[in-house]
Amino acid sequence: MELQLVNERRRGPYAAKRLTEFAARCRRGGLAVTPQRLAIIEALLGSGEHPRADAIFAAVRMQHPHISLATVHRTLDTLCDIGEARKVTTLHDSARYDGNITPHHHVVCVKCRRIRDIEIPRLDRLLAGQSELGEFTVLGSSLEIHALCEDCGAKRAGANRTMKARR
Amino acid sequence: MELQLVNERRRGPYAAKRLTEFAARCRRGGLAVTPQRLAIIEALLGSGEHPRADAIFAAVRMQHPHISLATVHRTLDTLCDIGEARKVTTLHDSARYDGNITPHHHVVCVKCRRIRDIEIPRLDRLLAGQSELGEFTVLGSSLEIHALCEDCGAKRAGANRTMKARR
DNA sequence: TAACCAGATGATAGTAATTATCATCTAGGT
DNA sequence: ACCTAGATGATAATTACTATCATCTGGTTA
Ligand SMILES: [Mn+2]
Ligand SMILES: [Mn+2]
Ligand SMILES: [Zn+2]
Ligand SMILES: [Zn+2]
Repeated sequence: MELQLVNERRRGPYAAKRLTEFAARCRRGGLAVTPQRLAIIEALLGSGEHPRADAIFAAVRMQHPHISLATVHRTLDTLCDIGEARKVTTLHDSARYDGNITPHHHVVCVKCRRIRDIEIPRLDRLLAGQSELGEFTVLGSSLEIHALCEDCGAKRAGANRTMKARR
Repeated sequence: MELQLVNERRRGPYAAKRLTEFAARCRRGGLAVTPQRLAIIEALLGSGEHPRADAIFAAVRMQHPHISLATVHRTLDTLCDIGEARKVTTLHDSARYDGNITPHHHVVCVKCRRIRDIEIPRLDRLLAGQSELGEFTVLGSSLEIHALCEDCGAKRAGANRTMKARR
């Protein structure tokens, strides 16, 4: 079996380990260890759902009734910045459309969000014939390669044309 | 070379062919062939940028100064429905976070948006060592497998718990 | 331990993308 | 030419998120 659903049982021990290291990692990142941050990372590590900010908010609220939704948004963002969490939906800020309906994949510049088509025949071969994945029925797939484009990568950070700044 | 940027030159002929077939495909999908739809698919096929709705709007406006932005949104959505376009940003509607920072990939139920972790060692091996891709500097990657989960796939369409309906 | 302050938080206003509503229009069939 | 289901344009509403700013606090220092 080449593609494999990750076993849910693994999460418990993994979360426990991450949690014990969390305070140290915060300080390493120059961040204060606040009760809110602890509660948020704990809720995130305790979920296998890849939750949205509002779900984390709901979970954390039970222990911290005064927490603000803005804090949850900010904290999740911060956790991603220091590498303690990851945003699954890299390009979530606005819809991007493609007129090319032949099967293909994409490189995305993480700074300016430029997207270009790529072909990976060996990947397509690898996935062809995979019609079941645990309890899921496979319909298709798409690989997103995160990268820096020429314009964004070559220059020193600072003077770059960043699309993220536009929000 | 295993990963390959798709040559821009290919787009011209591809777009031309798609455009000539468009009216027929619309009718097959039960859609009226309106000047707005023609202009929108033409703009989309003419772009290699994976544009956002507002970019298409700007392009189309030059020929159709009266077109509404809502029409552009609706039409792009419709084009995706009939398979004439594709939304690159499948999960763009809201940010989803992951506490699992070990490298892994995801299956996404296209109906209820459930996301589960998967491991594809052979894919990771395939991509390892690929640090350049044309003018892009590779940072990482993530495969998204589109699927139907047990709950959404087994049932007849209709009584399914769809998350998309929540918007 | 107390005093300090950079950075964190909560409350709330603002923004931007998308969707809903609805009166009017038109593609395509008769 | 006429009819009508469906498409469009104008605009209001929604939603996820970000900005602002007064207040608070973790963690360092004296
Ligand atoms: Mn593409
Ligand atoms: Mn994951
Ligand atoms: Zn770039
Ligand atoms: Zn589902």
